[in-house]
Amino acid sequence: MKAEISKTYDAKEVESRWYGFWESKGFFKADAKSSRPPFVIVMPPPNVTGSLHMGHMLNNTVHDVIVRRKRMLGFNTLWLPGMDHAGIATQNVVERELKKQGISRHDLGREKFLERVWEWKREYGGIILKQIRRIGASCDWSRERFTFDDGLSRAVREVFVRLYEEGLIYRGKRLINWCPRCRTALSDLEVKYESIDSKLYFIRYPLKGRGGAFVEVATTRPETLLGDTAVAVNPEDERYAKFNGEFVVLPLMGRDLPFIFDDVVDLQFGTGVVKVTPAHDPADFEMGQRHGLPQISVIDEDGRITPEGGTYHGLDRFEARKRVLADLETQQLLSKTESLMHNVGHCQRCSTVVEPLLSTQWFVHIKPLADEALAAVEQGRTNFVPPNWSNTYFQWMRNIRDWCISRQLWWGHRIPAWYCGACSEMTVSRTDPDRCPKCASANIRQDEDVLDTWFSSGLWPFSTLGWPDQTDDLKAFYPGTLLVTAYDIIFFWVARMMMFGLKFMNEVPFKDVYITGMVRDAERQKMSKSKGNVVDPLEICDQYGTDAVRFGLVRMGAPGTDISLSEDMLDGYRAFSTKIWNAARLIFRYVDESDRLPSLAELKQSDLPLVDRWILSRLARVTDEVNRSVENYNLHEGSRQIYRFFWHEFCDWYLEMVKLHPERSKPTLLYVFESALRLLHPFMPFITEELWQNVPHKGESIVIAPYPEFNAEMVDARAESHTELIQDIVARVRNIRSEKNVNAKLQVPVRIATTDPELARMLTDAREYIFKLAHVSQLEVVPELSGDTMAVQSVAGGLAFEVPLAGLIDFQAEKSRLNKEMEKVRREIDGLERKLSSASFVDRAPRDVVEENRRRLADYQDQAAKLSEGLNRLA
RNA sequence: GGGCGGUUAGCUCAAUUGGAAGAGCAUUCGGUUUACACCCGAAAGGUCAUAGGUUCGAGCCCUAUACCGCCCA
Repeated sequence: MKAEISKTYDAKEVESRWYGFWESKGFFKADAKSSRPPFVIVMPPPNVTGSLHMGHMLNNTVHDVIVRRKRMLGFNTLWLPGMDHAGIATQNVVERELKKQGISRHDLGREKFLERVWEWKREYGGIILKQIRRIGASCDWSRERFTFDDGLSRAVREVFVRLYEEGLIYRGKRLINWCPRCRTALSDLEVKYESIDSKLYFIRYPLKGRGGAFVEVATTRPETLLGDTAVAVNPEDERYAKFNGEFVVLPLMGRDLPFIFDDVVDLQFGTGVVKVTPAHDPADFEMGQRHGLPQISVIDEDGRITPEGGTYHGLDRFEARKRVLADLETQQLLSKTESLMHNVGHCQRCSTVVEPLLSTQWFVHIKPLADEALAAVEQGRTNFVPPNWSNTYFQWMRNIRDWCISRQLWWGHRIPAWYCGACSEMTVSRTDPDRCPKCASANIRQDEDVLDTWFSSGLWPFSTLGWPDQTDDLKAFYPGTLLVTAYDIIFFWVARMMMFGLKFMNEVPFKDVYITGMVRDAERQKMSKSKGNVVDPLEICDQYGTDAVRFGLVRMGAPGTDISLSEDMLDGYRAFSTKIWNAARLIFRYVDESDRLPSLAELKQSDLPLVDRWILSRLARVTDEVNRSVENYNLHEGSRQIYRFFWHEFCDWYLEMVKLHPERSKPTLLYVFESALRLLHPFMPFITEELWQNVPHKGESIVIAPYPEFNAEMVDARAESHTELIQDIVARVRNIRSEKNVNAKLQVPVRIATTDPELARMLTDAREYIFKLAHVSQLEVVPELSGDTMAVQSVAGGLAFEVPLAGLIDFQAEKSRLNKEMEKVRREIDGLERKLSSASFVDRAPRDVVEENRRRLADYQDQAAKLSEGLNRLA
C-alpha cells in the first residue's frame, strides 16, 4: 500500500500509463465461446484519412461509458473498432500528394496508383485509431477491421452478386449527380444543397409561324437551353391552352420545340412556361420520360459544352452561361432578370457545383429493402433514442429513391461485372472469370467503376464478423445490441445497415440506436475549419485531462442534444478530477499496508456509527440511480448523480465527519470509496484505475472489477433521516452565523427542543458533528426552549432550536428576519390550505399525493407556531 | 413547401409517468479549519417565449402565434 500520492493531480502522466496495461492484459477482448450474455457495439468506422475531432470524442466516450459498465456487469462485451476506406476522400488526399510532384493518377495508371494509396494508408492512415486509444476507448483491437480488407471485400462482392441475381441491382442510363471536379457520379445523399443568391432569367422563345409573337420562359440555368427539347405549361393554365399542338423556336439553336402539358409545372413560377431539358434537370428528365422527349446532353463530364451545343462547344458551363446570356441580349431575347434565392447542389467532398448528367451507372432497386427496414422500426425491433429520430428515418425511407452505387474512382471495391468484347455479354460473378461464359471469348474486360464507400460500410455489423462465412464470431455477436452515432449519418449509414442486415442476416443489426448531438463551440456555433473555431480533442485532453473532458461531454450531452464546449465547463470538470484526487489523499492518510477491503457482511456485523450507516445507505441509492440512468441511456443524469454524491455528500459531509474518528470509520470509508471508484470508472477510467490500484481492492484491474449494483441491505432510512436532521441543524446554524456576522472563529452554543427521547439521545451522541461542522461549543437538548430573549431562534427538521448570542443581537434586525421567514412559511401554508380545502383535489388526486400535501402542511404549521413563539419572546 | 427540434436564473443546460422549479459557471458576502483556494461556508437571482384550452393540479398534454436552429424537397 502506497501511503501517499503526489500533491497535485497530473492527469497527463496518469493517463499515459494505463491504456497499454489494459490492452496488453486483454481486458477488452470478447470471447466468442462465452456463455455469458453478449453486449455488442460496432464502432462507426472513421475515415482512414481522418483525425480525431470532438464529434469522434463524444461518440467514442458515449460508447465507452456504456461498454465499460456492461463489461463490469459481466456481459460478454464486444466493441468492434475499425476504419472506412473512404473512397473519394482518400483518393483526393493521395492525388493531392501526387500533384505536388507534378503527376496525376493517370500518369501512374490504375495499379500503380492503388499501390500508392495502400502505401499512404500504411504510413498515415489510422492515426485516428491511436487517438481513440488516447481517450480511453475500450475496444477489442484484436478484431479491428478495415472496409477494404480481403474479408470485407469478399462480403461486398457476395452482396453485390446476390442483389444482382435477385434483380435488386441493375445497370442503366439515368440522370445522376455528377461532380465535374471529382469526375464521378454521386448518390443523392452526397449532394449538399446550399441556398445561393442567384438570378432568374426571362427568355423569349418565338412562336413558330406567328410573326414576332413569343412566350417568355423563366430559368436559373440559361446555358442548358442548348439542350431544350420542349417547353411545358400546366394543363390547368388557361393562358397557354391555345398553344396545344404548336411549337416554339429554340433561341440560338433554331430547333422546333413542342408545347407539352404537365401537372408538375407551377403556375406561379415565372411566367408559367418552363423550358424542358431532360438531360440536365431531374424534374425535366421525368417530364421527358412521360412525354417521350429526346434527351440532348449538352454538358460533358468536365462541365464543358458538348458538340451538341453548337458554337458553344468546348466552353466551361459557367463561361457558356455568360455567352448565352450575352447572345440572347444581342438578339433582344432576354427580357428581364430577377433576383432569386435558390438551392444549388454541391459536392459533399469538394464543394464543386454538381451537374445533373445522363449517364450509365449501377443502381440498387431500393424499395424492397427499404420496406423491410421501415417495418423493423415501426414494429419496434429497432428503437431510436431519443425516439423522435424515428420520424426522420421514416420520412426518408418512405420517399427513398434508387441508390446510385457506382463511382468513377479507383480506390474502392471494383464492380464485379465483365463485358465481352466479342458478344457483348455482361457477366456478374463472385470469382474473376477469364473468359466469357457465353461465347468463351477471352476478350473480356472488367467494369472500370468502384462501389460507393457506404455500400461496404452498410455491411459493417456482419462483414466484420466474418460473413459470408458462418464464423463463431458471427454466431456469437450478431445481432448487435446498440449503435451510437450522430444524426448526420442516419441516412448514409444507419438506414443502409438496417436494409442490408435484414436482407442478408434476416435480423436487425442492432436493438437500439442512440443518436448523439453535435459538439459546438462556446457560442453554440458549429465547429468548422473555415470559421477557425475547431477544438482539438487531444489538446484539451492534455490541458484538462481526458477524464475531465469525457465527464464534461457525457454530463452535458443529453441524448440528441448538442453540446457547447466552453472553458468554464471544462474547468469545472477538471476541478472534479482534482477533488477526487484530494479526497484520495485524505483517505490515504488513514490507510496503511495492513488494511484490506471489508465485505459488506463484515461491515454489517460491526456496530456501525450513524454516519457510516448513512453513507452506505446513500451509496446504495446513488448506485441504483446511476444504474437506472445509464441503462436508459441517460448518461447525463447518471454522471450528475455520481458527481453530486461524490462531491456534495461523500466529500462535503462524510469525509468531514469521519475526520473526528477516522479509525472507527475506516472500514466503511474504504468500502464506500472503493465502490464509488467503481461506480465512476466508466465515466473517468484513468483516475479511477490509478486510485483504485492504491486503495485496498480485490482483483487485477478496475476494468474487470464488478460494477456496483443496488443492494437493499445497505439502505437505512432511519440513519438517513437522523443524518438529515443533523445536516439541517448545521445548515441553519451556519446560516444564522453568516446572517449575524458571527466571527468565524467564535464558537456558539445551541439549544434544541425535543421531547422525543430517541431523538434526544441521537442528538447527544452526534453533538460532536454539530460542534465541528457549525463551530458550536456546546449542545443542550431540552424539552422546551427557555424563552431566552438574547437568543436567535429557528426550526430545523421540525425541532425548534436557539442560538444564544448575548450581546450580538440586534432586536429589530432579528425581528425582521423572523418575520421574513414567517412570511415564507405562511405563503406555503396558504397555498397548501387552498389546495387541500378544494374537494375536487382531495377526491380526485391520488391518496398518497393528498397525504404528502397534508404532511407538508402540518410541518409548515408547526414551523409557523415555533416562529411565532420566537417572535412573541422578542416582543 | 414538408418534417423535426429548441425557447426554464446573467450564461450553459437539467427536471424519469402531469403532483414541492434544480445544477454548474458567473455575481455578492465571510473564510490560509493540517485532502483540496481547481477549496470551504452563506446569500441573492425564475411571469418556465406568448395567447388560449384540457385537468383537482401543467415547465411537461392539446391548439394557435413569435423568434432561433436542423433535415428533406
